[in-house]
Amino acid sequence: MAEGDESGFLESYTLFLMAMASANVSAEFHRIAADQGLSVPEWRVLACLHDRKAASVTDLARLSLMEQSRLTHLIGRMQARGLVDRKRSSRNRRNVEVTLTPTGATLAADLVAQAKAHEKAAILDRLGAEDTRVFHDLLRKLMADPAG
Amino acid sequence: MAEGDESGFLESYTLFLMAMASANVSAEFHRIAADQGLSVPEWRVLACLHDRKAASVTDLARLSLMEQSRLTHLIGRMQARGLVDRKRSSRNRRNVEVTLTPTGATLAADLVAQAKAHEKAAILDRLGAEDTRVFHDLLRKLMADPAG
DNA sequence: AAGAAAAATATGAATTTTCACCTTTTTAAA
DNA sequence: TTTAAAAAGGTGAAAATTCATATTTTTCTT
Repeated sequence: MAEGDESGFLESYTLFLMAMASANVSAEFHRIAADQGLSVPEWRVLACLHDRKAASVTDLARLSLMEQSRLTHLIGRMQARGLVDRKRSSRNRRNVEVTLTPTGATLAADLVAQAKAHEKAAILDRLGAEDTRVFHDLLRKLMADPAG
Repeated sequence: MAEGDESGFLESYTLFLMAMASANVSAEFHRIAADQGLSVPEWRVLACLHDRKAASVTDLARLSLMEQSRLTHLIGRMQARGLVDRKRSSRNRRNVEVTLTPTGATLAADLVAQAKAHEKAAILDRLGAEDTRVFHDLLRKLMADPAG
């Protein structure tokens, strides 16, 4: 059997390709976030709240791809830095509503603008409009929980 | 301005879609890895070495999407658990060659088989062969470092 | 060939994340 | 309606990761 016959499992393992592509493209933007003093998880939280104004800890955890208790710790630090606020929901007193402070909101808006610019350069300009659409559709198909 | 007009930045932010799709699909398999007592980073290292027999710490870090010093620490733990071995390369004595132990190799082979089965169910059966090909092509395009 | 610069890995302290469990509040069942 | 079960968050100690830096070896420059 010749040397390169099996040619490697990873090279065509979809989960690896997804993780690698995601990590590579994201790393470009994460440098931008780091310049504003934000870690990746922090940026994710800001981006989520930019969209939704307020969210419960659990929702935020799901959206920002973190485990709940990790998010709780993170929110604590972000609150201490004056980026977010936290208060019990009046409707359901188990829930905690997380919101952006004015400082946080400004920073979030700023970063979101830069994210859009980066996305254009890193994705749209590389793949083109049509392929980008196709790409989004495929990703959305995979995001839907099969067990849902 | 109506309520849902802006419809959210994240919902169509490619980097978010990529991270979310990757996290969701991968989580399914990571449960399998966890059943064998492996964390995600550990599984990644085993998978890389399954492909390449031996790799330097730096190569392994790049392939397994980790920062070098994180990988060094991880390899130390995996070595203590008897999954990998480590020795200075004779060619270039700066390099350290990481290899699988027999135990590690068995575990890796086992997991890779399960990964292939999972991939079939989670990707191929969901997207179909043609779309999977298209998906891979798009991912590969994005993996290539634009600054390369 | 010396010395400077770069490359590969290791190290350890500081920070972050994980894990298991606790409390409180809401929902469901008997 | 009591109790039981589930859902949402928080906590703190243990474990993992990050960050800056040290060491060794190789590669470049002049």
